[in-house]
Amino acid sequence: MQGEKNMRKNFELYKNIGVHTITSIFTVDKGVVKVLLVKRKNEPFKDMWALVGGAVYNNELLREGALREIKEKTGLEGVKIYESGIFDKLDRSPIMRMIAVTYVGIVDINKVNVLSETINTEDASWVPIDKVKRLAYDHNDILLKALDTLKELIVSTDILKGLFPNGFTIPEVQKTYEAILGKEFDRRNFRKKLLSLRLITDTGKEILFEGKRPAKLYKFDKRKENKSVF
Amino acid sequence: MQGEKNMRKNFELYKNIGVHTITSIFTVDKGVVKVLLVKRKNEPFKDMWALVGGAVYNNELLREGALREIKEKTGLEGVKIYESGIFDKLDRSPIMRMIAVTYVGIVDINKVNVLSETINTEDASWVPIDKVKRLAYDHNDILLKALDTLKELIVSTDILKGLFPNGFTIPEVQKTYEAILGKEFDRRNFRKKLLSLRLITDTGKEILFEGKRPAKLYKFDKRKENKSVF
DNA sequence: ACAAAAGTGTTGACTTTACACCCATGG
DNA sequence: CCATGGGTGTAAAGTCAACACTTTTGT
Repeated sequence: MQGEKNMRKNFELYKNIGVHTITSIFTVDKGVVKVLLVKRKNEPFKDMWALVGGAVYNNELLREGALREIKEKTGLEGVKIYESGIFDKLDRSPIMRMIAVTYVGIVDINKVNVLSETINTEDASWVPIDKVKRLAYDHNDILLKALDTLKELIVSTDILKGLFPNGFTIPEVQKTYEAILGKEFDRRNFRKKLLSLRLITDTGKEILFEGKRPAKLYKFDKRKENKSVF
Repeated sequence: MQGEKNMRKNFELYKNIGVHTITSIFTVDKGVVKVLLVKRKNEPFKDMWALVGGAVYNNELLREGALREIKEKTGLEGVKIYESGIFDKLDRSPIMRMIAVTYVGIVDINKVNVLSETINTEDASWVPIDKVKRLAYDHNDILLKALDTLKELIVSTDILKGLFPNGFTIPEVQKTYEAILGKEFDRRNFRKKLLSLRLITDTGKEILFEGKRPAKLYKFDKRKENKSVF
């Protein structure tokens, strides 16, 4: 039948593309930006380090699939993820045409415990971004794009709230900005700018961060708005 | 065989997602932002208006697929397109799970000739964005997102060059900005800002745009940079 | 008492906004 | 000659950038 023949032709032309999600999960640890990598147990790219991800199920949203993969491969739950890009080169995967929808996540390393082995991975590690070697697939490209996305995200206060859920000191926030954006800020102007957003309040408490003198502890106001820091 | 069974299971779980591209092609015509819609000839959504798009071939990049669909359904070639988003709701298409990768394009309406009928479409029309009715699929949502993307894009001079390849007057550019961003600018300040970018030069020519007094015709300098207008 | 980081205020440079008048053309 | 939109300059306000000294704690 003509219709059936067309269907088959269409199937060959159109419907043989796999979709997976890849998430770059970042943390900032004492002024160093690190990304969470997992070591693959299976082919392809067996024994290589890779970003966290995997195929999307037919009946789940992309974001759901990304979160499920994160949980399966690292044990992390409740990571806040943001869309980063799409990778669609024809030869990305040696197995079949795969399109990657990529995400960026950021977590507080102190609040989080990563599984070192799962059904698909035999190790997991927080790697400083300037120490990342050759990764599986095109994950090095994905990571570069993710870093760009992270730079854009960090200037919106929304992601800051996720990074410092329990309060923060201003020098601590400044170090995070400097690490991610790769440039330094004047201490006085940074403080002024952050306070001028009127999104954070002094808790009255103090905490030791890096210096000898304790720093003031701030927290986000309840009412949430999404202002741009720079 | 266990392997084969797993493959089949995986196929059912994973590999039954279609990928298509949807492009919102905009123009600005005398201060009115319009989007190019086509009328569908076939099911699903037969006889409804829709954005331009269709399934991606297995062996082409997403961007290539988007440009091919644009050509097939409107006759337009060489449209400059920019990534806008991803739409992945499970019930987007009544036929099968489809993921849409969406693009934004912008063209000079005077330089362009749109086919009114093609193999898949029976009509095409530039519709002012506030006159757009119910579209096929989730194209209304895609269009809203595309307008957001357009607002972000318009402040980079890159897209400006595409819109005014053959020179422009400053009031004309200002009208375009006002139409897309939905707000007005002071005439003197707008001119000052645009000139301060040092990307455009006075051609010495004049042209009638809207006013009674002829406006100066400007063009982009050869050396191209990508500066932000606001 | 000193080293190390935290906290604070002022000034000048720059950018943005507000605003009023004259000019060239068509009718 | 008048109505319409185009072209120009200046001053005030606001934002950003540069910069030095004092405070608190640990050793």
